[in-house]
Amino acid sequence: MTRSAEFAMAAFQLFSQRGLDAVTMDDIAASQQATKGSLYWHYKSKDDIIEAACTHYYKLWHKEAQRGIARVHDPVGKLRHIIRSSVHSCLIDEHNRIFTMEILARSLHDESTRKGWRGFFDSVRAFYLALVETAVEDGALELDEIESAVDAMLSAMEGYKLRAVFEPDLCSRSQEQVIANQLLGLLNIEGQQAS
Amino acid sequence: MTRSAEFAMAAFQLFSQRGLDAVTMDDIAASQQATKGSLYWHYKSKDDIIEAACTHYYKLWHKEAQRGIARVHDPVGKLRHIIRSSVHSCLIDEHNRIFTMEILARSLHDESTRKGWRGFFDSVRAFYLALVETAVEDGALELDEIESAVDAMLSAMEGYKLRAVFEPDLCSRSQEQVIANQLLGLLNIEGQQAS
DNA sequence: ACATAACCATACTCACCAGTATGGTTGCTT
DNA sequence: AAGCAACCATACTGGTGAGTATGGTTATGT
Repeated sequence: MTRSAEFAMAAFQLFSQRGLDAVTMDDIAASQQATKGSLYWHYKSKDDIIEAACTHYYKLWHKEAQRGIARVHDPVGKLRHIIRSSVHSCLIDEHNRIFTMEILARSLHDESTRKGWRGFFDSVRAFYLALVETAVEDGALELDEIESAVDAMLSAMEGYKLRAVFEPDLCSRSQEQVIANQLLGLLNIEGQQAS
Repeated sequence: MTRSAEFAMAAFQLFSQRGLDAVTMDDIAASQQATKGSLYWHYKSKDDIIEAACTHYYKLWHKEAQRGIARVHDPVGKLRHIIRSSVHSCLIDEHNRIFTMEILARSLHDESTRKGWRGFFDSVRAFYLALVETAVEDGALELDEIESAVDAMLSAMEGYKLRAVFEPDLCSRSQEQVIANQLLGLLNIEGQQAS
C-alpha cells in the first residue's frame, strides 16, 4: 500500500471515531508516525484528505460487496448475503455509521462532498438493481416495479441509520437479523434464520 | 417576547441557514443589533444557545402541530393535515431540514444534544400515536399494529430527509404531494388530491 | 437618595489548528 | 558524481472565534 493510501485509511479510521472536526492534520500524521510536513506533501489540504477518506470508504464498500457475492451463486442468496452484511457494516458498526453521518452533514454545505456521496449512492443502487434484475430474470424472485422496491429498501436503510443516531437500541447487535429480514421483505425475499 | 427568546430564535434561524459551526456568537448578537456582551449575559456558552435553539425548534413544531389539528375535526383529517404540513416543513423547507441534520450530526458526539433530540422524537411519536389511536377507536381508520405502522411512517420520513441531502429532487416542491400520500399510505390512509 | 440587580457594550486574551517556509535525506538517473 | 525529484521533519505564521474582564446604563425596590 502506498503512503498516500495509508494516510487516507488512517484518516478514515480517525474520522470514523471522532468525527471530521475533532481530528487534526497533526493527529492523522501522528497516527502514522509521521508529521504534518509529510502529510501535506501527499495531500494539499484537509478537504483533500477528507475526500480521499471518502474515496477509500467507497472503494471499501464495493470491495466488500464483490467479495460478499462471490461466495454465493444463486442470485437471491447473493441478495440475502449482501443485505445482511450491509446491515452489519453500515448500521451495526457504529464507526461506519458515524463516518457516513459526518459526511452527510458535510454534504449540507460542501457541494463537492455531496456530489461524491451521490455518485457513491448511485453506484450502490445500481449494484442492488443489477442483482435484483438478475434474480427476477432467473425466475428466482417475483417482484413488480423493481426500481421502486430497491429505492424503498435503500430509503429504509438510510432511515434506520439516521434513527440509530439517537436510538441506539434500534440498530443494536440483537436487532441485526430483524432489520435485515425487514429490508429483505421489501424486496419480497423472505428472511430465513441463520443456521 | 423576552430578549433571551429573541436570541434563541435568531440563533435558530442563523443555524438553519449556515449550520452550527459557520455561525459565530458575534453573528448571533449582531443579528439582533446587540453585541457578544449581551448575548453572554443571557447564555453562558455556545453550547447553551445551541440547546436553546433546539428547544425553540421543538416548541415550534408542537405549536404548529396543535394549530394544524385545531382546524380539522375528524381524526383522519387531522392526520392528513398534520402529515402534509410535516412534509412541507420538515422535508420541503430546506432550512428546517438543514437545522435538524446539523443537530443529528452533533448528536453523534454530544450526549446532551442526543438526549434532547430523542425526547423530541418521542414526543412526536406520541403525538402521532394518539391521533392514530383515536382514529382507530372511532372506527374511522382500520389498522393493525398501530405502533409499528407509526414507527414505519416516521422512519420513512427520516429516510426521506436524509436522502434529500444529496438528492434534492427527492424532496422538491413538486414531490410534496407524492411523498405525503406515500407516508399516509403507511398508515392505511389514502391520500386524496387537494382541491 | 441609595442600593442592588438586570442588562449591555468595548476591548481584550488565549488556545487551537490549518497551512507554509525551509532545509534535510534518500534514492534514482545519466 | 552530480543533479534532480520524491519524501519527510522542524519550526514557524496567521486567522479565527470562544470566552472574559470591566465598566457603563437603566430600572426597581426601600
